[in-house]
Amino acid sequence: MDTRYDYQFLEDKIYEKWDKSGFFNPDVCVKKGVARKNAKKFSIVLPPPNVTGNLHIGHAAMLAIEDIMVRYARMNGFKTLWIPGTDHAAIATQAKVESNIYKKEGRTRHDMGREEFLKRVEEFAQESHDNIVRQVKKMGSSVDWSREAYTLDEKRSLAVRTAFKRMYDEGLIYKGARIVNWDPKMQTTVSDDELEYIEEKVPFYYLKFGPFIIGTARPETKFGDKYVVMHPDDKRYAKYRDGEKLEVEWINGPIMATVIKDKAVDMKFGTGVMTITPWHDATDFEIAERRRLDKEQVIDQYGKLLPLAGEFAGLHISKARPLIAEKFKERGLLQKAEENYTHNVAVNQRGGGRIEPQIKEQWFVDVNREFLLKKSKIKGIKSGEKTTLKKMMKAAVKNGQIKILPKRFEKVYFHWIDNLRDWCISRQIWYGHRIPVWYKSNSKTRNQKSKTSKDIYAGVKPPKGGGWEQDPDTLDTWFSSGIWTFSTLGWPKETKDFLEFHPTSVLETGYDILFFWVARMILMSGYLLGEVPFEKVYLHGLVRDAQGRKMSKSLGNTIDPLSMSEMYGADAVRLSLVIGSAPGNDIKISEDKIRGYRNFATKIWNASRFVLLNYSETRTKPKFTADDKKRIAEVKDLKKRVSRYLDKFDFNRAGDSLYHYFWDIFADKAIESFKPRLNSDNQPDRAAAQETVMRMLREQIKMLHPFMPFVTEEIWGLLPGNEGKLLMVEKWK
RNA sequence: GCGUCCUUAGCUCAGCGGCAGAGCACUUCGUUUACACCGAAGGGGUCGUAGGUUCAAAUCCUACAGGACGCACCA
Repeated sequence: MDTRYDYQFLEDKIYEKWDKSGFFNPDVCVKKGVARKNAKKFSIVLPPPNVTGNLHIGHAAMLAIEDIMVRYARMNGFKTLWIPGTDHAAIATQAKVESNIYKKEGRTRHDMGREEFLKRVEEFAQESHDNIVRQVKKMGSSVDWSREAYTLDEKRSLAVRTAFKRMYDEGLIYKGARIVNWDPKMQTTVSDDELEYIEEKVPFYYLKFGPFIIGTARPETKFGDKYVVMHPDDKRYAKYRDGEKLEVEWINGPIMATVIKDKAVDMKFGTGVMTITPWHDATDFEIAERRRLDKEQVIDQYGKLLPLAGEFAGLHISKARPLIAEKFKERGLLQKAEENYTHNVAVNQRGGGRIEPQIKEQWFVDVNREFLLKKSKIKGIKSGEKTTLKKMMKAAVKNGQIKILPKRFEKVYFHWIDNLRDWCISRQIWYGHRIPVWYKSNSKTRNQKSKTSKDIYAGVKPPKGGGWEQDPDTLDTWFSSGIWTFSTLGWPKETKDFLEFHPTSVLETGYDILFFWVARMILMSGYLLGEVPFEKVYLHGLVRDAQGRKMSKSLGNTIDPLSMSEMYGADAVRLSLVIGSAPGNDIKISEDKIRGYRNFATKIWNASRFVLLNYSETRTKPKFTADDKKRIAEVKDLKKRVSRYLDKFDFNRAGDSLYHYFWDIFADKAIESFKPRLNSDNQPDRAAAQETVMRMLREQIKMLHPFMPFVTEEIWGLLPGNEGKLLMVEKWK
């Protein structure tokens, strides 16, 4: 046994041994007798990393936590399944490849065409995938590679189309012209959750609109405004009646304006009066829908003004704004302008542009439509009962069927559902699941009101016969992620895996994707299966640097898990991400901390070495002393404590207890006190001392395994009687 | 506007009714055959502030201050 634990050399070899053994696969565990056939299942999906590049330290934290859960379950005899996979991440991947190609070759995706571009994306995705797989292995993750999945592979595609078709037939997916978040840069819609808000200071204008003064930060949208809205209870405007018509002087001459009284107006904001632009503002759109008002487009999809704007037509809004303000002033319609008005501008967080709300015909998931849930295993909703997606999502958590840890996120979840609007699922990008809807190409009417059922076909397979053309749009990436817990198990087929492992036991992920993903999984699983996708949700925090800053390339404070693992060993990296952090709280990490746990790995190695060096397999019957018994009892006690913590997902305290017992008690106190007896001439006493120390070590190595799988596996193989045995499937108890 | 979290040793954080804890850093000592990626000893805290509940509060409640964040609004 070497004096130093050589993780650089050993880790890959150990991983290969595990992988070859087949024990990552629960079927093999049953076949080889390490799990009973009728054992309870423990199943979990790996939140599939995006194929946009490399894994970061946050992924490492996720892998560490999940691997602890999985190894603990496996050692406890559960039929344990951890399914790995990657996510095509539609818009994020496409944006990355587009920018790479543009930087290197100066070409856009439109220059290359759909087919060639998609080929390039596939190549990139494949490369990222291979990288990710290497990194997942490096971290020691005991995932079942034989079941690996990709959100865009054949099987998952079938699942996506099936899901779409069922929801479409039920009326839960519809196509409609509604206001969406339009990204003029990437030329696609994005969902509400993909927005990011940037604070911006702009001038704020007060404009004369007939007898009213209206405030606006966006004069460029005002050309089509012909409704003036105020709160029905606003006494200042009591003399105007709802529906009253007034002629007012406006930017391009006199227009007929209509007074609208609506409670959506905030009396305290500005003058309490506003004009509305339903085509380019969500609130205005809602008022217009409610009151059946006209809607007019002012800005085109590239952010340029339409002919309605008169002489400004064709100008980009950013250039037009000051000119338009100037014209208002010239016409005597500008009452005043305030500088430095602060407001938030929505931006596409996936590297896109500034969002311009537009009315567009898109595909939506209707979260408020009633439907009949035929077979329900969701508590609080009976089979055959009518419900809505919203109600269903709420019920699953409210009734405790799904438990979120830490509990405070349940509140956040409910709050989000209360504010949930229909989910826009179509994207005008190329990389992703193409919407499984076809139109008759000879009918040019699909965007018109005259649409009939003959013109449109939705199905899992393309329609027979000629003349059909598929919808050019693709699905939001979260649509395929939403069915991940069961698409990975073979759904829509009722496979053995699906019947055995769904619902999954735990979903472990970062709190930042509670809405994106967790909520949508509950939605999809609820509707398609009448079941929850998982029993528990464990949310970890974001990994930050030692000063608590977010890690980013521009700050230069990123810590790469791979190079850290190479420098200090994967075991050290894992432990440093688990100890000293609580669920849902951000994790701070520094190289110092990792180094500290590398020292612990060395400590384990040396203590084990010492125990082995002093162990002789004598036949002498050991004569245990009271002290020996006390030590053994102590370790038993430790196991009870650690088990209790692990059952509660309290990895911090479990790991911390093990760390301190091993170092402070076992290495510093126990071994020291045993030293004289280990070489004593009194044979039975010597045997007792050796035996006691060995037992203490064995138990601790076992308990440490979920946390530090590599070093413990290596040591385990060196302990007497363990030749050829694998610690990963050793019994915990 | 609605809501959440954080404030504990120099730094990073656990603890969440019952004696103030850890890692790193710091000080002193130690070349004892497991380990200097080590050992022994040690210094360092009004647990953000002010009230309250309680036999007992870092822990529960209220208010305030500072910081981070989520959602909504942003005419």
